Amino acid sequence: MSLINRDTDYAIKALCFMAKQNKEKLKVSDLTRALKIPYPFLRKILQALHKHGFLAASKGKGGGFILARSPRRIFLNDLILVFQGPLKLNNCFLNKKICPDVNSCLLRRKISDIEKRLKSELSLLTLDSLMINQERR
Amino acid sequence: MSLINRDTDYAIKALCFMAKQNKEKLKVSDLTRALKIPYPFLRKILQALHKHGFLAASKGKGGGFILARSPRRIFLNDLILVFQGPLKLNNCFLNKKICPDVNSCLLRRKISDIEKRLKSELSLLTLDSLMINQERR
DNA sequence: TTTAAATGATACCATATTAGTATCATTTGT
DNA sequence: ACAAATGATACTAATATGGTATCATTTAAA
Repeated sequence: MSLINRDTDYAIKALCFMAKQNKEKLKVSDLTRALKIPYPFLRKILQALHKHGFLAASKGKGGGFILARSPRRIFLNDLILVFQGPLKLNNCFLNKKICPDVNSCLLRRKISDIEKRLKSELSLLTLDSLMINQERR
Repeated sequence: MSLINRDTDYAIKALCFMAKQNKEKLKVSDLTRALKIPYPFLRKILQALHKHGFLAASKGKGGGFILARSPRRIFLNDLILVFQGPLKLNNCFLNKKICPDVNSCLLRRKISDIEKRLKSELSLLTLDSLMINQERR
């Protein structure tokens, strides 16, 4: 099983590429050519990134997308949140029937701690850190 | 998204229940009654737990399942491995095309570290610790 | 020794999620 | 006016998950 799905993956790739183009507006077709991601799929993803404030968009002829934040302010866990929803260790096995008293539930607390640590670690992975890496390849 | 799926969830519940019955052999129908998990589904899960050494099984009339290990030696990450495969942060975005040199890849190392920490934290959650919790409810 | 009650193995079906496409509406520069 | 871009959204396809059915094998006991 994977923590990161295709949408998030493509979003990372696209954002990475855009960050490298320092401040230049890009249209979807520029990106598909470079990244080899299917046009309509990538478009959907960029629209979502726009909707959630990662990209600024301009419509009409000559329009396109551009990063709306510094790569240092784009965090992996935020991208995961957009495309995959909130990270949960489990939906069901800690439900009321097994564990009715949330506060006294040791296990629930442990699991929730693990979740928190995982999220905070994912939030240390910024778009910036991905780019540094790519420069070195 | 959830780290733990239904199979793993039911497996935990079943193992927990069995651990409470100290050393008593149980058949699937005993468990379905207690846990309200559909019979054929639970059966499939118990068979898998047997196959992977968590349970001992005896066939034929009067047969059934019994824990094959101490609850202290049953780890959450092992159960996840059985029912959901190896935990991976990502299958694709760190593939060869983006990151051809595995050793020099800073990001890959970071991600792999996060993975390792997550796994080691999950491995601290034993069946034992779940039961302690349940006693207190 | 037959039979019923149990698991072993495995193929199958149903539903949900993920991946990807298509299309019409709106905006905007020329 | 028109072409080129995104906005919104509905749709289809593929895969993963959740769950069922069934036949084979083993075993205790009548």
